[in-house]
Amino acid sequence: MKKVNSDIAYEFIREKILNGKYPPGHALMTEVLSSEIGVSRTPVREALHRLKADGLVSIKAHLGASVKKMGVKEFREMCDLRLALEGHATGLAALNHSQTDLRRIKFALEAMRGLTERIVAAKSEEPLIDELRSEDVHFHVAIMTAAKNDLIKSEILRLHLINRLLFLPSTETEEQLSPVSKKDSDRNRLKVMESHDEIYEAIAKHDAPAAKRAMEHHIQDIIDKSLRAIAMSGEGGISRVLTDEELIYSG
Amino acid sequence: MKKVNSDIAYEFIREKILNGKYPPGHALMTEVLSSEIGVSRTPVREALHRLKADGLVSIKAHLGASVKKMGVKEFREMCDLRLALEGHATGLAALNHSQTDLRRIKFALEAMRGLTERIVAAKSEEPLIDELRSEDVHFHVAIMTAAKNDLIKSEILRLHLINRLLFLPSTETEEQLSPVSKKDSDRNRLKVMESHDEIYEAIAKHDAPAAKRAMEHHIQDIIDKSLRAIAMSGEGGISRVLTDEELIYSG
DNA sequence: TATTGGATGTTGTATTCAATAAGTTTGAGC
DNA sequence: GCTCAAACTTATTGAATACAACATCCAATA
Repeated sequence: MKKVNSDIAYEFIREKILNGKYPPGHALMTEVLSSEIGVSRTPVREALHRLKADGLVSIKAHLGASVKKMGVKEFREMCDLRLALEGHATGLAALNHSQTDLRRIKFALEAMRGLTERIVAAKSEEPLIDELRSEDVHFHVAIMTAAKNDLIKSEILRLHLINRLLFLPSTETEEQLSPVSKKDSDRNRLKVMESHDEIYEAIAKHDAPAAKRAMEHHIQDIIDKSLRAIAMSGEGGISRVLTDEELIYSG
Repeated sequence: MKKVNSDIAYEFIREKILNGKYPPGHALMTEVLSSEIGVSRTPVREALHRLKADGLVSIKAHLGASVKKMGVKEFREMCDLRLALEGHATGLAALNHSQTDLRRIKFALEAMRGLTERIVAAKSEEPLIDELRSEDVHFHVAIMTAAKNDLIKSEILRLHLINRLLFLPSTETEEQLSPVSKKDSDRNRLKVMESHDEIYEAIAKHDAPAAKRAMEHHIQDIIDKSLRAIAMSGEGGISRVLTDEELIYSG
């Protein structure tokens, strides 16, 4: 599969958005981007429209494109959608998973357990958090894969990328200082592990309703936490809130 | 909101696809379309990419675009997704609906009841079927609106449009002859009315779990019917199957 | 001060050019 | 004479550039 210029532009811009180089609200002008990327405006335009379809960019005719800024209403709606989809997919995973799928889920689960224990035991949490987040992603993706429905899986992944817009590593000088104490974070981490255990057990037992319930509960926790963070951080238009490693799919 | 050429091209092509003028698999060449629509290739290209994002068109680099042809696997996945979304949305509708929402739902419900009775009583079903289908759409859309989640609503509407690709009025000479007897169709119509009543009652009572269950059951019926039709009609790649008025959102 | 007119910059569109894929012809080898 | 392959032809997409339309800003003027 040969990569065309529009793909290059797409990946370039997408990367910058997800890295926070282009923060929410940042204007995306075709001329600037085209000279920066090294292709003409045409493929850049195409890339921007694809990103709009992904929900990462908003475009208004004659007014140009900008990185999507999510409002509180939109955020709540997205959370709700995610709850429904991921819950359903987990139910499917309980029914459809293969032994390989199950092993992969278990592997991510145990990796997270090890990391969590080490983090809780350690004074500083810094170096292991990225790994933990990464394994968290693995865990959830493994479940979505086990559900054996590519359409739902891709839809969920799309939502998580949009979600990520809200919890970007800060580009500005101020480093993201965690507002919660390590003790609180640790308690949360242990709670996450419990939820994951519960989800895994239900899937392993082919208990679809239980798996679904457990996942819905888990995600509701995450959503509650996000909404609290947003409420504290900014009112009205959400621009950026503090990172938090148990907000999954952020690594 | 001024309409730009790319919008014109988008609506033009979309319309033709949904009408069956461009059947699944039909090649969509930019040159041809641009001369037919009266705009240059550039906005046509853009329109095709938007339609790809909608799921109505598939594009391969250097090979061009064509109207989406859905495989059986993809169709099953879509049904599953729809079940999850529409079920969830109906639960939300039970919780969030306003009195106006409820009135609108009731109105569509009663319109359908009247039409159904007249169709069952009549010898021929022809003239009223389109109206019935239209009211069916109204009923479901009214519920999605009552759910108060625009994101989920638009997602569901998108799925229904894709779904419609499978149940297009035939473009070819052979008119879509209903393979089921009127008696069978009538029985089905009455069953649909029962399901709708059940859904409405649950929403009116603010009983979210019951509403959700009822809607899931209803949609599962529709899916089963679709799959049977597909199984009878064609194997492997689904190109076109017979129309059926209780396949909602088709009018 | 409010408004209108132009200056400027950016998007949207058309057109031209380049690259790719498929189809066709030509020709060498058997 | 037939087959297969390679080169050429053609059709169509992808990209670049040139041009037109629109929105915004600023200044001049009533």
